[in-house]
Amino acid sequence: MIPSTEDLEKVKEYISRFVSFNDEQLNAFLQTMEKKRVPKGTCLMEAGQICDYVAFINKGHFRTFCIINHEEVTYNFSFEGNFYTDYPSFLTRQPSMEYHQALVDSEVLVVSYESMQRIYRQMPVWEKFGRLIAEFILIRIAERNRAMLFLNPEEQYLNLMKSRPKVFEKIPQHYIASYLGIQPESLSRIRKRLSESKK
Amino acid sequence: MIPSTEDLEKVKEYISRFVSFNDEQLNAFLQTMEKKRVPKGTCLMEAGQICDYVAFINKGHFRTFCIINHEEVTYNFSFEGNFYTDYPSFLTRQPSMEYHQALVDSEVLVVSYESMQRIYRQMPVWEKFGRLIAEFILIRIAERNRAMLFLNPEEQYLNLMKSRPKVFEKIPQHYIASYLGIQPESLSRIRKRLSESKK
DNA sequence: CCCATTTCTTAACTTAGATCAATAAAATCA
DNA sequence: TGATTTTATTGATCTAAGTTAAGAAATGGG
Repeated sequence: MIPSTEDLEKVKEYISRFVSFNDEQLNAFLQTMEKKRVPKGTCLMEAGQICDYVAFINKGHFRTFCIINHEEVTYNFSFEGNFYTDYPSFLTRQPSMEYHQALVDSEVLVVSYESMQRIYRQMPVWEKFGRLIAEFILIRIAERNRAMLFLNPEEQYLNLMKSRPKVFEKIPQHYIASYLGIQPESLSRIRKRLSESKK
Repeated sequence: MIPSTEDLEKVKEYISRFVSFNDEQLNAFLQTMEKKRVPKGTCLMEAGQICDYVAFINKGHFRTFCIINHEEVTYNFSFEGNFYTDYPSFLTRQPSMEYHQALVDSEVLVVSYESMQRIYRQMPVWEKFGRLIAEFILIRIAERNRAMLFLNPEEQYLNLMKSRPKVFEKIPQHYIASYLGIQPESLSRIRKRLSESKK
């Protein structure tokens, strides 16, 4: 599908937080975008595939998970108005281990790997955008990394509430438990412990 | 100190794994580099400072750690022939939480934040290098992230032996324990358990 | 609105790692 | 070399999360 003008306006707003551009440059980028619907519960990508897109979430939100010993482990959540991809797979062209599942009826605007590389070659401004986005995401991943190494599950839970309150508005609790690396029962107990110690 | 020709040759070799460049471009980059000695046990940077360098390790190896409740938690190890920095601090210009400690007498070639930004503006090839390096590091951090979420300490230990054997050649065991997020006593028990189950 | 399904909570028991303490082994250096 | 410090191991006990199982609460579709 072809994205609407409003759709592209949201992308423009996002990009302009990172780089300045003229109309020609912007249009060259926006023209590469294709719109896809992702019904609730379905996956935009499944493990084993090579991730061939950077996706801007136009509507809805997603869960990234892997299956380890027949068990789903939630790796991340992505919300409306943000880009996401499986960076390692997208960059290395190796099969992904991830599933990108829509948690509600969603829409994304995708840019293919080929389009991305082409536009890097054509216009230096997008090369810069690519660097800044990679750096931006790197910082977020590094923060997560620290949280996992430095905090116990209870502290991680409190930290997540502070740093990403949106997660608690939209995501079922057992997925949050999985994201924290614990069982749903344990999260339930942590919540009980915290609510009792508050009294 | 001014780096020697041999020193810069090592840097050139590293960079050429990522981008192609001519002599003018290369020299513009290499001229920004300053050489520093870092005696064993001392820190190139301490928590609270803004990380103002990307460092190429010319000789020796380093440990990155943070202090959480008066306790050192080892975050990473960096070896000869690689670049390292505290990316979040370097990029955001916020104070770092990290210490970069030389584990043996070491030497680094550093590029300052200012030099880096200047050279990004001057030559698109370095913008591309910046993107590729950020992407490369992002992939490594994402892998670490997955390991921490998907593997228990024993599995992480085995994974680390496979993926970074160099760590076991050069790094004391209690630092490795800290890197795995466990106490030295626990690592000792894991090793015992593994050696017994092998018999 | 009701029924089926999903999600969350609670309880009893197990287990891996933390903690505290002591000692052994290895490395460092005068 | 011998003494001191650093690093690694082992044991006993404690604790938080895992596991299994059951039931309660919330959600969603017909």
